[in-house]
Amino acid sequence: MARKKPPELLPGTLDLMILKTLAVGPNHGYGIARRIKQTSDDVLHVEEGSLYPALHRLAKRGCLDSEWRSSESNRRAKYYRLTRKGRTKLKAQTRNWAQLTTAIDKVLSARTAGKAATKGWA
Amino acid sequence: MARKKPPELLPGTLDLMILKTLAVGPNHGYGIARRIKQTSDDVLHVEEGSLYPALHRLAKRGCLDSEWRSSESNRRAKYYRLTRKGRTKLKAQTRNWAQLTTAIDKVLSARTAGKAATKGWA
DNA sequence: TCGCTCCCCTAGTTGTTCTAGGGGAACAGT
DNA sequence: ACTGTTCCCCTAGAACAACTAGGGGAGCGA
Repeated sequence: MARKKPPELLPGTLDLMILKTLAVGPNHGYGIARRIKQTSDDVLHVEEGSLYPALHRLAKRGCLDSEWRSSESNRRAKYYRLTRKGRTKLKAQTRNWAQLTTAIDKVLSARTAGKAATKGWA
Repeated sequence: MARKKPPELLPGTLDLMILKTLAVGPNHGYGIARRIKQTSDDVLHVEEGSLYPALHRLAKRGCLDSEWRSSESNRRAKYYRLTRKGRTKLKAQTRNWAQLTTAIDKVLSARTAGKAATKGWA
């Protein structure tokens, strides 16, 4: 039996996670992924194949600055930092997230029909 | 000034919205879209170009049954209904949604550095 | 008859995420 | 000195969901 594991990231939320993580302070890619994993209690797993393209996208759009530095464990690392635009985007995305989840939760909390109601075509 | 409107749907949640809406009772595509819009207080807008492919996907995977009937306004309509598999999937997706949003909210509620901390590369 | 609402559909584009690789350099252990 | 592990970067292509931009048809009210 092949069990399908659920996605470990909600599509469309990666940018928000990255921006928020960088709002805590500058960080490099690997560190961002680790931090997201940590603060989500090991629920969110960011694949490198998603992470780096996302970082490049955000940088290209002017939301991030980057600089090569040496990491705390003495390794070559590219540190990212929020720009003003990035901070603006973070705010917008955060608002949007709240709005959407509220809306979705409304739909999800609608009363469900009893079992009988789904048995026939009524 | 071209104002970019935020997405009116969170990617990856459409299936869940559809399944939940059908748990209330059988319905046709157009009606499903209308109901999602209603119960979300006009925040969620399901485009027909997203809706119908999604319905076909779900039906193909055995989550939905369908039947041509006449709608309440006397029009030809394809009614969909949850199958047992669909109900199972709804439960799983609902759980998954709760888990992911909880995780994301944890990340979002992490303490943010003051403005000074993002000014330099420290 | 005209316009509007209801209702269905799909081809092709776009965008994001993941898979599946590719590196290199530091460090700990043997 | 070598080996394995961790840390750190990257990309091409596949997969897939959502949207754009169309295409219908049929009922209904004016």
